[in-house]
Amino acid sequence: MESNESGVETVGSDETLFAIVEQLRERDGAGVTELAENLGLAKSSVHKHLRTMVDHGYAVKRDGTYHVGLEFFRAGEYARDRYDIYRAAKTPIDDLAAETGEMAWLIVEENGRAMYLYGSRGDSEVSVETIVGTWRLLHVNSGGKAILAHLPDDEVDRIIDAHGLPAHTENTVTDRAELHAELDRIRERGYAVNRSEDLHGIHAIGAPVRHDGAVRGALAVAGAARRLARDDREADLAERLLTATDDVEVNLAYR
Amino acid sequence: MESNESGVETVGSDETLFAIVEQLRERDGAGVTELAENLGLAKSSVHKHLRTMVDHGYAVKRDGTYHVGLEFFRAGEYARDRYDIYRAAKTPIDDLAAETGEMAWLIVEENGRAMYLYGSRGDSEVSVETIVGTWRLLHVNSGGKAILAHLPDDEVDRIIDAHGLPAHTENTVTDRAELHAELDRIRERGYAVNRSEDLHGIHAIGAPVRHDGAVRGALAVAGAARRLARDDREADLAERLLTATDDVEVNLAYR
DNA sequence: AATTGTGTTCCCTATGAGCGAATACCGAAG
DNA sequence: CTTCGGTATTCGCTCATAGGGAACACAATT
Repeated sequence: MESNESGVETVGSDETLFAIVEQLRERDGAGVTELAENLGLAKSSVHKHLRTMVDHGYAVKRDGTYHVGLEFFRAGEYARDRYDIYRAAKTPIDDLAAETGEMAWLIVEENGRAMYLYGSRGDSEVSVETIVGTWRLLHVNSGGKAILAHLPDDEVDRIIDAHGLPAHTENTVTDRAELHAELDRIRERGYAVNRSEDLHGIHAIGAPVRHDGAVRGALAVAGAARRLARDDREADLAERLLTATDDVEVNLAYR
Repeated sequence: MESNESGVETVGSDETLFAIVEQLRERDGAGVTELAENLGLAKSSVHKHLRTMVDHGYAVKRDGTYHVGLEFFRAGEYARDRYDIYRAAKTPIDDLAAETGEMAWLIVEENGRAMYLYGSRGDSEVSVETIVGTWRLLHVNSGGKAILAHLPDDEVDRIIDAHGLPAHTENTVTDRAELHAELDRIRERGYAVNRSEDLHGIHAIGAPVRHDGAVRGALAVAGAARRLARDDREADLAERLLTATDDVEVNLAYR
């Protein structure tokens, strides 16, 4: 009887499928034998899964090795485009990054985690592509905290129960009460601040995007800690960030 | 015994999973009952799949309905970024669209089908986002034909066997011999032409991108038939298109 | 309070997912 | 061109489990 960590039944074959995809990604393509060994499955089983995936475009066999297929890209584009905040935020984020020179991000929440849906580079050398499409825990992220601050209390607790408050640096908020206190402050102030709580040397400011009385996501500006730490810089960025979120909210309203 | 159309065994649960994803997309989110009815499955089965998907981020439950989850976006970004031609072609395509005013596309082949990996709007009103991430059959697409022209003959035949040569308009090449003849012409000429063979009123020119002696994809310029049909226009566009593919090949070489 | 629609849980049973072994393929080495 | 060592793929079997059905829980309407 296959079941997940919380003891509820799941579909084993689906888990296998996901594990294969994960492996294909980690190994940048792999063969049947390699996969079977690493997953502790029979080659025949792995093969059957792969064949099914290939049939549906979720995998490709390119010169001998299997790879993640572009059907994932199709589904992924759809999943992203479902968020009207994506369309609404694109231009404001590009503008924000251009005028501040810092990186600007769109963050949305799903199943208690944050994902970077879109980003703009500003003057930084970082390529946004490696970050867009990756998950973060909400409590280590300025945008994530901004979102948490505007979620119902019981949901916040459910999220903490599910994911915990693991430390990424010594600055990470790891205490539930402390986090709740900070969420209060964020609600008052209108934006959240992240001082190297996820990655050393990176500070960020995040503000929620709200529509129909619910948070739909957050915008964030991030950059080198030394630059952002200066008080006047923070105030200036916050100002511009909040203007940008206003723009997004307007775009959402007049979709 | 679950099996695909060609009689080879596949994993039934995977097929179910994919069918659920398809439904979620088509219906823009759906509930358990709705899905169960449409797929001819028990609610409990659908529910178990959905739970598994949610556990892994491949689905979300947002106010009562299930939706395609952003883990697909993560996997999709990865699948796209695997193609170094994507990085290599982005700027050339933007430039091509800017200087011609027509739509410019990057097309790659997977499992005998073409996918639009990237696009640039030019002066057109069409939003590229609805087209990026969608499949086309190779024979109805200028880029697809350019790719076919540089694939080994036996592979071309295998692709035709698998997908056929269905007509999309009265201009579509539906005859195998005729197609092979056209592929010869494309090889000589260096580029492929599509005269309303996929969609009425849309003409396009496509050229292959080659690297290490293999086709890695194709660039294409597409636009209103009336504009592109003029002889001098075609020659001019072809010239610029081929320059762009040269750029991409250079970018690939010096990755 | 009753009704009607959801989603979720429980438990059983037939089926097909996963297994292991046999086979086919495919280069590289002799 | 044959053999070998490594792949991928196919073939049947069998036991775990995917899927089914019914009971239950919950939420919204009336």
